[in-house]
Amino acid sequence: MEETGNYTYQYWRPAVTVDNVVFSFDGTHLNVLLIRRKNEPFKDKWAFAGGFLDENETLEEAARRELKEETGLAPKHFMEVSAFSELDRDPRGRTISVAFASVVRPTQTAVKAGDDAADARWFPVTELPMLAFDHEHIFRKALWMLRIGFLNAPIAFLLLDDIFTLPEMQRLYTDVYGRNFDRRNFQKKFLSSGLLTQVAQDEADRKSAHAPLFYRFNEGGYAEFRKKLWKL
Amino acid sequence: MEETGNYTYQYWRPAVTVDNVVFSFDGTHLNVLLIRRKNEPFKDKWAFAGGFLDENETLEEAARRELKEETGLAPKHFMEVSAFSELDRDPRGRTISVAFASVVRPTQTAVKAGDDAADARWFPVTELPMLAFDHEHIFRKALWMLRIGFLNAPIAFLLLDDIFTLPEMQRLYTDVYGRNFDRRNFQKKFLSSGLLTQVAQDEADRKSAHAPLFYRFNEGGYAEFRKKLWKL
DNA sequence: ACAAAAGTGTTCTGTCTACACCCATGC
DNA sequence: GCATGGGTGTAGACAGAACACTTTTGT
Repeated sequence: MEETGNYTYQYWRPAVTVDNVVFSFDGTHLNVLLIRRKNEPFKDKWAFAGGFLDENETLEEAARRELKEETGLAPKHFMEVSAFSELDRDPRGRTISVAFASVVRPTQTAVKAGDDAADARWFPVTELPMLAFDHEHIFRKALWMLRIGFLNAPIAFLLLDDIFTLPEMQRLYTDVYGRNFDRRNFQKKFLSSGLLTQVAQDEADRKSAHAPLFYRFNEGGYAEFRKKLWKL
Repeated sequence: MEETGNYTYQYWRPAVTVDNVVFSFDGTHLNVLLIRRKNEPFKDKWAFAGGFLDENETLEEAARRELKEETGLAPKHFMEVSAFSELDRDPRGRTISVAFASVVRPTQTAVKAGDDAADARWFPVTELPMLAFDHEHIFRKALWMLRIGFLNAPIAFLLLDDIFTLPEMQRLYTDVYGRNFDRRNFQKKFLSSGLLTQVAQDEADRKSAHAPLFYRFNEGGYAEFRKKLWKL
């Protein structure tokens, strides 16, 4: 047990783990990354990538490390979801877990299972298999945090390619919020928001007059957009 | 170390604590509860009430227990704020803390310092003293969560008396959001929201035609109010 | 008497909602 | 040729912002 200066403590300690709920968007559906566990407990079951906190790292650093080890992914943006501490959540003994949500772009979704993961795959959020531990619960809270994240930061654009179409973006919102948006109103809202700049015709390989138009996220328009959200 | 069935683990473990950011409202200002620490480290400094997680309790249960022990308070509504895990946040050694925010009504703000607390007092959120550990950081995040809470649940009414006036409620919002609201627009918004029901004249001890009117929270009007908030 | 607090309505503007048709592509 | 997907505009309802005067109480 550590000792620093002249205080010491000697208390019971739980094991502490981190779990990663990684989201991606393939142009059609919102997906989440699961690994198949190589070891007991829940061997061969699907779960979020994660593992034990080490002595020399923060929780977020642990989440990044474990994710890299088990799937090769290194998302830029992490959000803390919540801590989970039900007494019986881990059959190995008392364990609390802190879950993180993160997002990767479509171009960076290649995964290779490693370490404790026998397999790693993307699943549409509407078609998740049975999950190990209380990961079902973690997932619901992570999706909730993703919604909050969409409101408070331009997270959506971290899930889209650099260049994207409005119908793509709308499908993303549909999956994230679990409801439909009127197409014309959705377009009007974002086109008038200053968040998007249209990509020049020759840069985009648009096929015809009725093929979707391409847009890019406009960092500059974001400050104003955010201000509008925080009316009462 | 625990053993269950036939798996065992043997990993390094951090100490785990909980911290309580308790909010109250005295009719004029939003306040937060601090204790003066009886022990090292940060002896005699102001800090949030908290302590070590025990083996037989969840994090929220630990937060409730510690708060009760140190201040006598037992708020009904708790929200998890975040986990804090910077390597050097506790001079005693590696400790991660999970912070909770909670709210008490004006009638239930009587505190009596106990256990590890030499003193316990309410401070206006705009006049906090220097805080121990990284509690300044915890406070900022807790206030942020309170704002989110105001949006997602009728938390505001858990900070007000059963019967309250609109100017009181507006002062609460002013402190929580750190900005002013137009008085007439504020009233219009909430009066038309269905969230409030006016208290009968004879129940309220209204002093004159220009004394404030009294209202009560109307649980029934809440579902609709919430629906409106979740348009895109 | 003066300052501080609270009741009260209207106008303007912007945003949200609902809704239908045409064109192009792929099957 | 049929279903799918995507571009495009308008009218009505609602919500937010700005804004001034009067009454009462306490100092």
